[in-house]
Amino acid sequence: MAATIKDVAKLAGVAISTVSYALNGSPKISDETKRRVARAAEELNYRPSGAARNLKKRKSETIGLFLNALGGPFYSQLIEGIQEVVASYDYKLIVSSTYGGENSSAHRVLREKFVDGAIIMGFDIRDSLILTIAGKSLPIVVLDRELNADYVHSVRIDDEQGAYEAVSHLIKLGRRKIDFLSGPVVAYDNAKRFAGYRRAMDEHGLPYARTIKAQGRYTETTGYQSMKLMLAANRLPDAVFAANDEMAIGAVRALQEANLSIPDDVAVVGFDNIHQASYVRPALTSVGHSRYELGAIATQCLFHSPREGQSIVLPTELAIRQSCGFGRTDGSPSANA
Amino acid sequence: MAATIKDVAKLAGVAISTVSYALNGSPKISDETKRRVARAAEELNYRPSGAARNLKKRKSETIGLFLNALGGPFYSQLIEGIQEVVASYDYKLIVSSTYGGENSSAHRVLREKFVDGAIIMGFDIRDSLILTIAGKSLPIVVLDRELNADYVHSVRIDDEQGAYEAVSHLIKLGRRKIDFLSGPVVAYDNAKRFAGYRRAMDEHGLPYARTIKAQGRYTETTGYQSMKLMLAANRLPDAVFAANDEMAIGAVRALQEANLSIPDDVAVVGFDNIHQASYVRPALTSVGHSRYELGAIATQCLFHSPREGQSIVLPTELAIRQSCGFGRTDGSPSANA
DNA sequence: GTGAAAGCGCTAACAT
DNA sequence: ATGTTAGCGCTTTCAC
Repeated sequence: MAATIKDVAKLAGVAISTVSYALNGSPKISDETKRRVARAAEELNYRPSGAARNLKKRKSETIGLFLNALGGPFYSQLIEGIQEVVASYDYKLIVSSTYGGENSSAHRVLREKFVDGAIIMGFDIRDSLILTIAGKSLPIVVLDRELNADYVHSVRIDDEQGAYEAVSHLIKLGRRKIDFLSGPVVAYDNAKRFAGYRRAMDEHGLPYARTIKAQGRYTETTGYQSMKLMLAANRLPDAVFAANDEMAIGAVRALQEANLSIPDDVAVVGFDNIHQASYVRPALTSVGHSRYELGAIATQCLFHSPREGQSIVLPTELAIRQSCGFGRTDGSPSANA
Repeated sequence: MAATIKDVAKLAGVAISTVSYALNGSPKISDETKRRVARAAEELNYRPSGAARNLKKRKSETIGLFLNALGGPFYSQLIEGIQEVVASYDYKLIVSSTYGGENSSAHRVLREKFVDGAIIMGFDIRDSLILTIAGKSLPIVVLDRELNADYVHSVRIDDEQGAYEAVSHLIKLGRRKIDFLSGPVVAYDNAKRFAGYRRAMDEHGLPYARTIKAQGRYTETTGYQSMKLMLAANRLPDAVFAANDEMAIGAVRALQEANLSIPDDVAVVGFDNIHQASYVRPALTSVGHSRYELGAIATQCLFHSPREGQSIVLPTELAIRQSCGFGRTDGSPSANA
């Protein structure tokens, strides 16, 4: 049986409350008593119970981050941004996966009020759940959708505009048959990126498939597969705009296997500008944004937490690299001449 | 104020205990009552308090995974392996970062007994802490070190043997001046990989630096930097064995920038065989192992949890690709002829 | 089948 | 400066 505050009190010969005060550094307790208590706690290898503490204080001092897939290259900086702010408020951060639907760890952690605030990026957490659990003691920030309600904030990057600029750039370079390599159709950001793609295409009167045929899961493998599918269908575009970088990288691989040159035959542009984008060959043009900022700002929302949910949209910036070429006819960078 | 079980009881016109039984599906409660309780809970938007539940049941039904840096490419599969097993026991999984020393989220979560089991991979959690907190109600598995005690298990991959085989392979291919690109010297796995490297070098009477000069942090950037340093020191090896793939990829970049050919001028071998290794150019030879298995086995240890800590070592397998060449003098694969 | 009541390990108001 | 005490919101034993 692990030692409780009671055991410590008995061993130190003081009252339970004295132990509590002493261990929490209250100035009301004399140094002498504090030492005695500390020694007793040490001797018993006493660890306070977080559960009891949370129950009593009615808060957990914990922020939860809920993602569908942990471990992607995308999340590293996002988490850093969150971590930094969470730590500055002297809170803890736990991350949990939304994978597995209703019974996922994320759902359970969320439902059981284990956290005092939640940052959600993962479409398997439905809007309806978010709306029912959000409240004064559990503000929520969503990063991958637009959702407005009391204590529900939305912080996101400008997917639509970013996609628009990327595709416009391809068009400016002379590309005409531009395909969209879709991520999950249920994903809000994917829809927005598709919308930006459509706006650019429409503006220039270019034809495109209005509906998404093949959808990927934002992974390199599904990007590869979707591209293979396109190639097998004998529809060779002169450019591909992928819903994210991982899918773009998968597409590049499929194109290279088909002995197509990038960017000469097909230009490829991704989204997110992950670290990898700059060192794959050819280096990938991508719509960039600061994931650190995204995380940091989202977390600030949580602690600030006014009742009226805000909606913040962060800008994107196109990182132009070799994969989209520098003009239609010759694929060589002019600076290389 | 959020509704508690008391509010539900009052609204449903039953006793608190009845609500508890009803909501937890006890067969002792009539269907009629269950319906009434469910309706009341629904109406009040009642969410049970995890803290109260944990306090009463003296367990959290949660497993914690503690890593120093979330989001690396390495962790994705590891987490899947863990997640799968955790879910099969109907437990939750939370992930927390060990970054930040004593005040990191990981430390606090561990100290406050928020989890019923812990999987630790991150050298910022000291052995001494692990030894004091481990116990019957908190078994621990460490993945990145050898540590034996009651309720402390160690599951790891055979770093030493894997490194030995990788370096032996390089030697077999005719490489002689093989440098070790070190990760953090405090990391146990790094030390083991260095040891395997030394064993292979010693066995063939090859000279090498006995001490680690430059150390990286297992990141692409630090691999790049260390390699730059080596090159600046005018010490051109004919092969580099990197402590992990990310560092190897960084080294490749540095070598390519110096206009050196891989593998003709310098062969490069990494460790971990991350997904990326197979599609960087040149494809990276790497010591592979199953991270999914690692995670799954570690988690099984937690639930099995006999007092005597076990020590499990998983095998590695060298994935041979272009970056190490196929012989010393010609760099072309024989199969290509 | 349902209710009353004890108590999990803490914190904090209040008393001394 | 220290002790007493009343809960926090649940689960579970026991009584009816």
